[in-house]
Amino acid sequence: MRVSTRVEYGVLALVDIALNSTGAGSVSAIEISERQGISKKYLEQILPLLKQAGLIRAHKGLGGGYSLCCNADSIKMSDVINALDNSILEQMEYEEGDSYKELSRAINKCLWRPINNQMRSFTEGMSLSEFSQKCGNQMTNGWDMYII
Amino acid sequence: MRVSTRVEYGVLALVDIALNSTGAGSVSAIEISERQGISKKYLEQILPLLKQAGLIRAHKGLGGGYSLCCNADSIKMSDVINALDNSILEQMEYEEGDSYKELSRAINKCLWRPINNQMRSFTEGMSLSEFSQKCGNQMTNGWDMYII
DNA sequence: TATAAAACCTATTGACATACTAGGAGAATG
DNA sequence: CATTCTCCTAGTATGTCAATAGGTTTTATA
Repeated sequence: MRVSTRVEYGVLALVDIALNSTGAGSVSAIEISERQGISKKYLEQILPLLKQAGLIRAHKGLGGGYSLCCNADSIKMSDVINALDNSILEQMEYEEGDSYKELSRAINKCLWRPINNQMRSFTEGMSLSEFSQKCGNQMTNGWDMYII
Repeated sequence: MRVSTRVEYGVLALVDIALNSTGAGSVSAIEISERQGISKKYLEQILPLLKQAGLIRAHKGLGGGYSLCCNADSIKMSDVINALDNSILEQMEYEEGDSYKELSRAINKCLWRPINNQMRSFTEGMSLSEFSQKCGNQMTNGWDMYII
């Protein structure tokens, strides 16, 4: 599956915030930008999406930045993805009423819907805390030994 | 997940061919077009993709049309999807070498790769024959009683 | 052999989304 | 009051999608 940089950078930024916010400290956009090698100006467009979804809080002014809104345990990865792109976990629509769309609806039901359900249950079942911990472990333990 | 009409119509056309080809008979583009309510001209662009992937055979001339290339048992739904859009079941790439991409790679490993694996194993595990049979049942049995 | 019906090929177009870049306004801190 | 943040808006290049259109070639059949 191809994921837009908006989603990729958004998830990256949130995990960066989760991993790098010590206590009550906040993480600024430029910090993330430098740490992850992403354009700061582009990040400034993405982070508000996470804020709007109620996942992070913004602190203006000197020493400001972003911090998690709630406990990372109560944030589901599906919430993160939906905040950045509402089409990824969205159910495909099928036309109502047209009789010749019957087969189309059957295909939707037997193919796209199960795929969607799998994605949803996986991302709903994983919390941000669990996820960022996993990512942290991956980084310290190295990558290659885990490659398939 | 949002799927392009190219993929949607392509799967639809193939299942239509599988369900409506009686014996050695072939199904023409205009038949599919009328039965499923799709532009014939657009279909004419999509069907070659299935042909190129070795899933269907084309018969030119009067009385011609399309028929399955091989037994529907040996066609996997993943093959169908890949023929129409190679990005859907594709693994996301991660940059090699950049040290600051470490977290990005970890996210890829822990989030996108599992999602991809689920999609792949589901579509690889289902044959076209099994699938079109399921769709046929859906249509005869009606839809509403199965809706979630 | 003429004709009709079918696949095949190529070009074009409008709409939309993506992936940024850019410039500044407003708020909070010291 | 100056600095450093977030925030807002606009613009732009690129690419993909979803068709529409017009014609060419192949082939069965009358």
